[in-house]
Amino acid sequence: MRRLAAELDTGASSLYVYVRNTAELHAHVLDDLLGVVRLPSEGVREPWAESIIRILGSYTAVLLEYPGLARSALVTRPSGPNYLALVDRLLSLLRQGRTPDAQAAWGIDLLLLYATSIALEHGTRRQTLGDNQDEDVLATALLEARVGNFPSIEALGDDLLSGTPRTRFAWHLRALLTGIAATPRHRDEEQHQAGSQP
Amino acid sequence: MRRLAAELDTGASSLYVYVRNTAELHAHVLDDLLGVVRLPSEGVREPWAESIIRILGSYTAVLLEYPGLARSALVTRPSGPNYLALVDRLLSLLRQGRTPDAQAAWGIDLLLLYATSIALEHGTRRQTLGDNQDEDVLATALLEARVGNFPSIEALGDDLLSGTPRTRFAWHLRALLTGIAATPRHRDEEQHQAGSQP
DNA sequence: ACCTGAACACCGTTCAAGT
DNA sequence: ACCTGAACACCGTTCAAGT
Repeated sequence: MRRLAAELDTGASSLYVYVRNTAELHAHVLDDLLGVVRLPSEGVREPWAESIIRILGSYTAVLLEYPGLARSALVTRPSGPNYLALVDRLLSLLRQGRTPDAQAAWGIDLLLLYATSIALEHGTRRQTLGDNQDEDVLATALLEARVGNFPSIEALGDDLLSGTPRTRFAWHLRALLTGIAATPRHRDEEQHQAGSQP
Repeated sequence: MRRLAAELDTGASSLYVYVRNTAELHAHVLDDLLGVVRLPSEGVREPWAESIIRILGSYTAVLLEYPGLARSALVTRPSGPNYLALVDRLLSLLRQGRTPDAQAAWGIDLLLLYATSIALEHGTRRQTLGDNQDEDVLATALLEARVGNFPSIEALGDDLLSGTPRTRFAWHLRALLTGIAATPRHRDEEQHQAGSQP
């Protein structure tokens, strides 16, 4: 707020005429930025799953530059036109892939939550750390775990640290899509509005 | 920092003798709290997938009460003994379910990222909002979207808002487990250390 | 070695006062 | 209606000074 106000050569308090709080400001900015997430590949003939991965990759790329927005998006789901267009496009791609509607509806949540979280994770990490020794901490912890009481960690070994963030991201999304498509809902999950208690 | 220091009847600066910064403090507190996440169901004979869901449910419940810790856990992966024990237990359950090692290794990431994010999302939502009108905002946005240019959202309708957080959580985890078990890695994903660029 | 107080450099939000 | 300044109530972190 204060930084934006300074940029606008005014006091922070003036902004509260246009916006109720920081969350609302973030929502507006984010929806604006999402205009860049180009939905189509209209002309391109690629498998629907590839389109989803491409779109979510681009969504993640936007949030990666503004971890603060990713944080807001995680807590308060955006609801601007560009966000809705994104959701709509993803839903249509899932349906195109013959994912049952009920699963597509809940699957969207999973996909966007994943993309947002990954952006928040890597974005703030980039923002704070010197980019390096963070991963090292976990790496050494895992190494030490190998001489410890953690047989499965020991057994998996380097698999746990393998891959680049990019390849991990792609595999994660493919796993999500597979799971969404293949996991039917139970009878007792069908009903009602979502409440507030998780 | 300041609050903890006050609780300890000292100045905030004194804490920096024991801890390098807030992140490090959070890591310690979290690992301590994770002692409560009872890993076993040792005696219980339940399917491995049920055990995983139960354990992650309990992990989420802990973080739900301290969204600040969830935030830290998302950005800086914990590496204390209790966290490692949790990871080890999850890995062993995945392997028990005959999930190939390479997939289990990357699947763990997905599972813990999901559990942490959901806790961060609902935890901070609970902490800030009056718990109610938040969901309403999205709900009305979706309603309005129905008379708009979002055919897939329109088609899905109430499916998008159906279910309780609990049933959604359970379905999400089952979808994750299905996806992890059923999604092989590509040949070009196998190699190397994880870098820092996503 | 450990602790302290004070200071630095920030936040978001409110509110009485101005135009 | 819109803007302003000042204030309130916070943060995390550093650092010279004490014991």
